[in-house]
Amino acid sequence: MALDRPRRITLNDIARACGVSRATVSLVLRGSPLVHADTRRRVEAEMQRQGYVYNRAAANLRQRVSSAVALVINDLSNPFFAEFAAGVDEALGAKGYVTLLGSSNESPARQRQVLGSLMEHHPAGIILSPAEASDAADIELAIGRNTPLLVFNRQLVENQAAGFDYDFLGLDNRAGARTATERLLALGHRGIAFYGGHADSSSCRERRLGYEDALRGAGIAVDPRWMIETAPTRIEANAHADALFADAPAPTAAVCYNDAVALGLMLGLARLGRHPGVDFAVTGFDDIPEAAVGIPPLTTLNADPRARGRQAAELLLQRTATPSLPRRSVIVPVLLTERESTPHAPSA
Amino acid sequence: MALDRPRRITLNDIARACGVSRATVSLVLRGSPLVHADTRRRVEAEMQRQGYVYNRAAANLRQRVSSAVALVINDLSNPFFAEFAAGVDEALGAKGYVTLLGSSNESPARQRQVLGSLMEHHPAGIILSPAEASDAADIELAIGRNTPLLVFNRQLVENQAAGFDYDFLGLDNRAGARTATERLLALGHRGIAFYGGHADSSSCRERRLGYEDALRGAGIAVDPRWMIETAPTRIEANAHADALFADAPAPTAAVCYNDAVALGLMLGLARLGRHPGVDFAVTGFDDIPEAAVGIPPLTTLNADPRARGRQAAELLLQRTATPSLPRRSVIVPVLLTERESTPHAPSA
DNA sequence: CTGAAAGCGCTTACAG
DNA sequence: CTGAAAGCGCTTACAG
Repeated sequence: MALDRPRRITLNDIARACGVSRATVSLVLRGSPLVHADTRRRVEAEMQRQGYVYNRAAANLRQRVSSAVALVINDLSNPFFAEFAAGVDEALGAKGYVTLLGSSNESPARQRQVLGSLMEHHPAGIILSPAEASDAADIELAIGRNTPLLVFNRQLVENQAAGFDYDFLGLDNRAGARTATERLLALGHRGIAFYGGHADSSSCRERRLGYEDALRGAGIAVDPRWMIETAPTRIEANAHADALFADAPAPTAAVCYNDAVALGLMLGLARLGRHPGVDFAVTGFDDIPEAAVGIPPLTTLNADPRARGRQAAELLLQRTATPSLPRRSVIVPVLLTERESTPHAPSA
Repeated sequence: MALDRPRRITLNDIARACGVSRATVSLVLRGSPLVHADTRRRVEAEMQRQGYVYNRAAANLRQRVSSAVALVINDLSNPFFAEFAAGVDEALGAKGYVTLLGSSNESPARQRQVLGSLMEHHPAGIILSPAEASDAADIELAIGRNTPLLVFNRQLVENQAAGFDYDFLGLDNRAGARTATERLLALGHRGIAFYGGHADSSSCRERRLGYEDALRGAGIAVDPRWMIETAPTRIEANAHADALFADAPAPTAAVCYNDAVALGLMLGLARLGRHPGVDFAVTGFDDIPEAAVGIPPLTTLNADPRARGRQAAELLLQRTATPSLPRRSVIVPVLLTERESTPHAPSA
């Protein structure tokens, strides 16, 4: 690892210089009222003078606590997750915790490795935004059962009914997609596709269910040819736009898996001579910053990822404080933000 | 902080169970050839059985080393910095280091506080992508002179000629902006604006210089009315597009401070009835993922932030290994990636 | 209000 | 090849 640098100033140095014991200095550090005001002042001045820096790792070792939380993110280049990470870090920092970052780049193998390495720092807990198709048993093997875990956004695949316990924070995908679809129905659309995402991911499955709920509620049959699968990225969504028009009656609207997909689809539509926001309606999911400044601005479901990050940190810290808490699954409602990408149906 | 959970398995537990000493187990852990193959096997099996997890913090304390590097980022919601962070984490992880994340949200006050808190974990080094207008003396106060520092992307403001030493990794802003401007000149443009960014940031200043270099090289006077300042965000850039057309002869091209600004400007141009890529040329800086799928795809300068992240980690680790290294300033060339946003000048 | 001693979980010489 | 002892920088009872 690293070579050692000039010897650090320790409690001993301060104690010796002030002619008091280490214990006294330690009490000063933690603001104990037991120590005399004069002594406190002398000690504090000496720390200042010598440039003393507290060694929290040593304190944690002695106290058998941890002031670190591990945060493992599947895809930092997606602003939704980057914002989430920023929110987690903000809330943890406010509570005196430090964030140990790890990124899996959507690879379960890398995720396992990253978790293993972070575990050696004995974090007080783990916040995991899992790679696609992460297996619960796999995660358990990496982190054991004694470190509190909060899973964000995607359900883990549970093959073995283990006693592996963790909290979950996710979005109300089903209700969100249903709301978006219902709005399109109210605007007169009858040909509505569900566009993008991997059908085997839990969030995509749930959003598709919400879409189907709404269609069925309006007495419209679900047409599997209008359920189009793509990787959940802008580029892939752009590339497959023509799949919407492969069959005779073309849809006039698409509920998209997420904003990245919706923005990509809008580009693809333009390429095909369609005009999203004029003769075609598109909705997204997430409300990333680009959604508001897209062409046209995108109607989408707001999940406020930064707030979700803060919430994830809260939930995890509650559990570290009370390990006996029953397992929780918090599903956050998402709100429809209407912008110009959803015109009335052409015929209406 | 956190409460303690069920007692952890330690080296002692393994040693006792195997009937060997702690030292022997420690040697096994670090793969020493001194220990007998049979003993090694027995010890390893026992660790597996008991679910032993190495406590790196304890080892680091004893060895007086650190296996953590602090990474402080000004703006995680900008994909350029998020990618940079991912690159740093990737390279540090590969070398056995863990990343301590902090985010300043462009606030120097928050940055100081975050640095102070991270210092208590005695990182082996710090990688700082500073908040705008960060003061070198301020940073020095927060981290002292014994922890290696690598500053990324923006120069620190140096008021006092301190002996405060740090490495720097940045982009060749001047040459990059010059290249972009020269390309526009070659395409026949004569009315070329410099659009966006805060003029008091070092990167903006340097990019403006490159723009001026190119104009002067072509015998064109720099018109201060065509140097337009905006916050470096998509939204602000969008909002101020009309500033380009406030005076009589309008430019036919704009060299933008960065991609976010360029993408925002293109939206603003569309709003004003202009057609970027047809009757107006726009260049960006950074080549964020959206640049390639913009409308039209954006000509820009590629800085490969993920690779810069890996490079930053390398540079920092070199310094932790050899503190006596002279101060380094690495300026990375950026390459022009030409796409459809830069048509010939209308008249040409 | 302050000090002497023990201990958190490791590693490091030093013997054998 | 293995063990006993000391120590990294803190905190925690326990005396006084």
